[in-house]
Amino acid sequence: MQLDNRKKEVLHAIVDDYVSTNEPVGSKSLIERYNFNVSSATLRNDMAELEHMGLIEKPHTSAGRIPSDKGYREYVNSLMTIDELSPREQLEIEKRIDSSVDEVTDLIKNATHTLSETTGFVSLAMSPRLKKSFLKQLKILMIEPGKALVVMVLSAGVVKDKVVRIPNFLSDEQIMKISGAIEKSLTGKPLDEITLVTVETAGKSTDVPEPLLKQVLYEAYAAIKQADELNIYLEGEHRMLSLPDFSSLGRARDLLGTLSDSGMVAGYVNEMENAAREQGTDDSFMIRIGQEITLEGLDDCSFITATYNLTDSVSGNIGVIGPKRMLYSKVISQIDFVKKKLNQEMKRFT
Amino acid sequence: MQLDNRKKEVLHAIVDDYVSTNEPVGSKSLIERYNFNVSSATLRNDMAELEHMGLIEKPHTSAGRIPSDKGYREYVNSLMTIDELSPREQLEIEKRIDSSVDEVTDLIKNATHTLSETTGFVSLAMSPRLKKSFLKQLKILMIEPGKALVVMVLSAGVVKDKVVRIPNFLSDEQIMKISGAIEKSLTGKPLDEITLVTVETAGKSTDVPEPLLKQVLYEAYAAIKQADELNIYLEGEHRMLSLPDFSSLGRARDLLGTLSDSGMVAGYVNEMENAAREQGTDDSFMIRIGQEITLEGLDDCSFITATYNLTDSVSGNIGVIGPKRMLYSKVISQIDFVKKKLNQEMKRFT
DNA sequence: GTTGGCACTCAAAGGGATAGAGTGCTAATC
DNA sequence: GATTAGCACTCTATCCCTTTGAGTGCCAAC
Repeated sequence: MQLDNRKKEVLHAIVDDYVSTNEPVGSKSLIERYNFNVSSATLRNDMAELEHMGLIEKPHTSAGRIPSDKGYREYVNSLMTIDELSPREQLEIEKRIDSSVDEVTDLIKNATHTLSETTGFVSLAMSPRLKKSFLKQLKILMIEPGKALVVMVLSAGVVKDKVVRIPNFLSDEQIMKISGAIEKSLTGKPLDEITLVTVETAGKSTDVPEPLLKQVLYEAYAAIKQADELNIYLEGEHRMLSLPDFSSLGRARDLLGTLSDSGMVAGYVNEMENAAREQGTDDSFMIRIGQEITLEGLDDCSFITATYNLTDSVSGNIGVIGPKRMLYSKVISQIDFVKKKLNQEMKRFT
Repeated sequence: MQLDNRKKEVLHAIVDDYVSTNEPVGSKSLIERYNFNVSSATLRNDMAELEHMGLIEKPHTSAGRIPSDKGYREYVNSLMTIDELSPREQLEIEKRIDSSVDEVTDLIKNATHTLSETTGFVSLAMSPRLKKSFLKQLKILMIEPGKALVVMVLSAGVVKDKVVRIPNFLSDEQIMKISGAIEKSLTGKPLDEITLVTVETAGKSTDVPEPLLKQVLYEAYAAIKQADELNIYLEGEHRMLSLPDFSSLGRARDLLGTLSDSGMVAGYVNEMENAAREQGTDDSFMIRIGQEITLEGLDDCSFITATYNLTDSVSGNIGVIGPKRMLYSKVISQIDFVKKKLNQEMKRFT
């Protein structure tokens, strides 16, 4: 069955109305509030069909209709139009994005914060996926006997470091030799092509005794691997408590419980990203609605992310988790605008 | 008016009973559940007096009594006894404390996590107060023209770094000279004695041209100052939603809203710490109950922190925010035990 | 100082009754 | 065939009333 024009309008109106009032929408109020040149009985017929198609549903027999996940999906895919933010709204966001920070991480956190304040929902960002970036510098600094700091500068303008344990007897000079050898042979290599073997090979040119050397190389390798681990920044969880959608304590608890496990959320975003990439969806937004989200407790949420780019090959995600019942077009423009600003600011770092 | 023995027992019993049942406590149930060798009428008289003294109160005329903030305070100060954790509970905590981490920060986060899981409440820790620790190393690494990384190793075994902007024209060699000069003259100085003037004096011995030098020195100074900024780690906010004490969405919202501003909470903990230090209270725990806490939305909470020590002169706080209606003695032993483990583990870093 | 007794209070729980917004269906109309 | 008016029906939310029961304060007696 195809949606004729009026049915599309009806679905559109139902979503709009429900989003703004949080009340199930009846045929009568639809007539009152929107300009349909037909009677409520006609709309009732249309609504019965929309329900039959699974696009809307009734909380109970004698209530109005609310959009189903499928209904929101149809709305998002085919019905809504996305407007640009007003200059005023743009300004509001620009004011919040702090262009004075010196580290990419701070910039991302700042953008996440801005997004949460702007949308009033939970915002999140993934750290850039650094697998494709390459090593520009690697230094090992002796901190004290037995302890050293591995500092890495990556092509994407990101600096990472990690404290590692090293054999007690190594001299400052030996460490420098090893560090120099690794740097010399790995500079320019993408992180995902660096393996324990490549690091060990790089170290061979030094005259440091084998067992000592091996431990340092292993630690350096571990530090490099840690550098491309993904972080997630989540913000504004408490805002969900102000939404009528989560006025039931049980739902709110489940939701915040899930969000508190940031590793799990990060894993999920990663999965989404990979799935999208495989499908070659070159849509710039990933949108998951309600039950489409496989995280527990997010049945009443929608999950919208966009991709920011630090360099051509290094990117990450930024987005929002809000109630299904949200102003999709508005939220999408907000994310889009923040993303654009973020991309702009990121040019400073690369 | 002084509390005679029986009144003490009555207050003790009321607190215990209310904590475990979350129901206002009546004279009759008190008789039933505890071995008072008097009648309920006698207890009613005692309770009337306790109420007169402000130690307990009635939610409404015909209800039982609940402890007031003052009542909890009396309980905490004079009535309760603190038992050691059972070997089983100790083991549970020991299992969770990860002794393989290589950085103090990770250890603290880990302890915070453990504390939240153990108590079921919100846990928090402050990063160590590094003002009294001194500089052991300071290196400036050139990242690329115009950008450098300041790496500092502090006496407390903590490593800090910050990306800073530097003049584009500075050579690697010049940077090393400056870095060496600063390190040479500031090593061994406590952070709180390092000022912009001391840093500038340190830099004078180099032959780097004045204006360039000045910017680098300023950035180095800023990096050092940033190193002793306090961080706070908060965890388990969502757990509050499972407590009957916060079953009203409004309270839960206010609470989580306040906790989401971690800077504010950090400021408050700091204030508490300073106040305690001024008073010379050498009590190892700081306990604030209900309205004693000046943060908004925490009227129904108690705030308990202990002090951990990284070195003799470098310490921080770790503790819990839970409902007023908590098992104080248990929670205090839990915090105490985690703190002790933390102190033990910290020895590895110094 | 302690106790039994008693009148009183108040929140919480239960049980209709009512209102109102909404529905589906049918038969008439365009 | 699509649209509409009309109508019987449904179900929740709300209000109000009563009942219940745990608890209180106070008084007179022990």
